Amino acid sequence: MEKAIQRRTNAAQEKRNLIVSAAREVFAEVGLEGASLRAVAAQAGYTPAALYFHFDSKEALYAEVLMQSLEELSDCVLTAAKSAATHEERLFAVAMAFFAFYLNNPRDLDLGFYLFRGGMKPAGLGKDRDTVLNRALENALRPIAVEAVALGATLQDANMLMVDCFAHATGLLLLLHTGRIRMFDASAVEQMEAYLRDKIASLVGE
Amino acid sequence: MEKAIQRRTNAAQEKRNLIVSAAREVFAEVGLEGASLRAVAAQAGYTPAALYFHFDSKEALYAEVLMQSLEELSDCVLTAAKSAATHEERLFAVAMAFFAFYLNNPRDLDLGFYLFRGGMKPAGLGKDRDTVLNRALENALRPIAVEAVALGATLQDANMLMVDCFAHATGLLLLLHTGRIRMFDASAVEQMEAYLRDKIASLVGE
Amino acid sequence: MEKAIQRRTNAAQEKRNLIVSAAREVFAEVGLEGASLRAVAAQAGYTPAALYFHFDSKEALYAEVLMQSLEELSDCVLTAAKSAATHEERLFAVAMAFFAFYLNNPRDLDLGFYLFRGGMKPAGLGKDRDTVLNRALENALRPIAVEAVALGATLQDANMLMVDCFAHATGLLLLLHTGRIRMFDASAVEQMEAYLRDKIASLVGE
Amino acid sequence: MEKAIQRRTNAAQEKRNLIVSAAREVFAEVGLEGASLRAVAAQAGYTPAALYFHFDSKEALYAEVLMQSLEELSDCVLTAAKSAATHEERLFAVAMAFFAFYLNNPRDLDLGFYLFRGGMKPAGLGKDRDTVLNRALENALRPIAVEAVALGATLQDANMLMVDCFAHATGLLLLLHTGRIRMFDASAVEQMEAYLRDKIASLVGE
DNA sequence: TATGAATGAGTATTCATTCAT
DNA sequence: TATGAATGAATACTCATTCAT
Repeated sequence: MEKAIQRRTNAAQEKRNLIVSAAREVFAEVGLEGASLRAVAAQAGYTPAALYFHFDSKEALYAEVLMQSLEELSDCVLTAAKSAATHEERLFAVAMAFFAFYLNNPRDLDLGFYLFRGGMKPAGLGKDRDTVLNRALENALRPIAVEAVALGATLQDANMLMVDCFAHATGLLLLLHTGRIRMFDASAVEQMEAYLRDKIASLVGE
Repeated sequence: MEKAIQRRTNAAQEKRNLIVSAAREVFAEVGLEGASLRAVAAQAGYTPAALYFHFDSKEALYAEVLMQSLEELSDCVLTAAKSAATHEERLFAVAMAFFAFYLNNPRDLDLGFYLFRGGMKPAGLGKDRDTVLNRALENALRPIAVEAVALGATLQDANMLMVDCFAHATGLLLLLHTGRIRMFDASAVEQMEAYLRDKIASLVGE
Repeated sequence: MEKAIQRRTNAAQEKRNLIVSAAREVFAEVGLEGASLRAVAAQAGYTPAALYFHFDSKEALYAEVLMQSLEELSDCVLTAAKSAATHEERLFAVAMAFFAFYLNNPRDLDLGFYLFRGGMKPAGLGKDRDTVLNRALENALRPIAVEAVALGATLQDANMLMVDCFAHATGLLLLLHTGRIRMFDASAVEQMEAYLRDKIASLVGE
Repeated sequence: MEKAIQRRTNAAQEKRNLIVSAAREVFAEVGLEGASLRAVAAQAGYTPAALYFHFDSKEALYAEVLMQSLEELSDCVLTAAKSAATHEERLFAVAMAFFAFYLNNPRDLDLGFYLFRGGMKPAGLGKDRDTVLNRALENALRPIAVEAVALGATLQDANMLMVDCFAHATGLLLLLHTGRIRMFDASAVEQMEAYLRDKIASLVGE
């Protein structure tokens, strides 16, 4: 009996995932603003109406897409943390993993900003979902602060470092995606790495 | 004859400006995505159709808005440059002026990213306009590099610094506007100032 | 065997009733036009699809709701008939009971008109059901004619009186529900009572 | 100059009328609830979007339809008033004109009740329009009261008579349109006439 | 008997744009 | 230079209904 329910639930979840994947593909192709429910439905092989069985609204679907994206991001970051030996290396690896994720998945960055901002109809996404998304984002970023503390930073400084990394990475990616960074003949990756090395150096301090 | 043309051109330019101003107001109120040609036209006291006499398309109008915004930004930066005595102070002032401009005009940042990215229908804005906008942006940022060079940086390092400042400011502003920065209990302005002081110190450095 | 069938039938009937009740509640809350099968199903604790096991279509369900409503109406009228001593009083009581029922259950009146009219998809409700509903309505109204005959009216006059009462009550209720009656500063109940007293007086009269 | 404006205004008004006529036709064919903007637009030879140039919303269009209907009704009633010599005849003629109008234009009655009730999205139609419609309806009904007063009724009685006539006519028409009146083998027109003769007799009365 | 999933047709409305005047 | 009128495509979303399970 339980098994039957479980099976059904799994099937439902699979279909949700299928739709979410379709949405990501559509986002990647036409961008967030250009993406319509119709397009997502078509990509998923569904009728627009069918999506409403799985998601309450367009925004709910988008939120789910973001949620999965954040989870993937978190995985990337955690994996990176494991692959490094020293705290210094770990801090570097972790921040670069964050950076690399959005380097490889540019539309996910758009999505995050779209959803985290006023793009949503009902004042954000409803508090519950907003809270959940916030937490997911925090999960992905916290390792940076953790490593900073391990390297001797105060909690406050660690927090500031985390924000700085977030901001810097985000800024570089934005420049990159909008084609602005070429303008200045600079490489985003190198620039990010240089930024991090600097930060770490001044943290560990000579 | 020339005068007549001149007069006509001036009148035309005034009307363009009027429309551009209306557009900025509308953007400030409802944001970029929420803004429609109709709304802009209404704000300017025109019929939607009338705008097409002054601008080829919605995107062309938006580009003009961005152009004016970049010119204003440039003015702010140049003014800041004049108000400081030493190169160190000037570098700081100039970068903070850039930051402050977008802090006070959040929608202008949106507009920039919208236009510099894929938001445009016909593959960007056409090369001409894109080039013009690029140059305007460069104008606003170059003072940063200029001061860095004056402080002894190589051309390449100065360029990187400029990009870094751009990226960092942009990143912080994005975090701020999307409400993410509160999440980490940090102040965008202080964070930007700290970032700059660090950079300048290591430039002038030991 | 018969018992088994009987039991099954009873259970089925109970469920039908449950759904019908749910439908009446929904109608009372959001009105006829605003009511959807989904809403009714939800109110009844069912899936929309489940209703199709109990009713052939939305219209069939509505017809059943109307049927129950008419039966209730009939009960009210008959009860009123019993509570009065003379034929005069009885005629008055019976007609006012009809009026009062729809005064207290406005949506039931809507439903009646909706179903009795072109609201139905397949040309009414099918003859059978239409006949059944007609008979139920007749049952509720006949006491008026019966009392009129008892007071000396010809069959034809009694019939006309019945129709008149029906029409007048209906008209007043419509005015009341649409808010038109306030416009004329009149009370629906008093107006109905006055109408009836007049009619009865002229029937018993000179 | 004024003439030009006038001409333009007239042209616009003609188109509005064309659309309103189309709407009435559609209503007559498929009823109020079944009528969609698309259908009205198609009937008028327009694109749905085009209607929005002439009317703010579907409801606004419907309100206009009702307005025109009420004006026509008013004309009918006033014409009838002129065609009769005595006050008695006039009262009769006026009330029957009201009745006859809706006898011949059944859908107009539907429309009235739809719009005067909660069928409208934004809480009625907005107070302004509601007031205007109310006044139009009053205009059409007032002659009944006027004649009653001329026949010696108090203001209050005249008002009640007016409401009674309205209600009775409305009730009979509803019965007629829903097919209920045949059920009782009665003629709506005769019934209305008889009702009026009674009322007038008791007004002039012994 | 009931459900979850899906459909297809339908809804009002908005948008950037065009064109005759 | 500007308008009024019109278009066609797009939007998210709802509905009654069906069907395999």
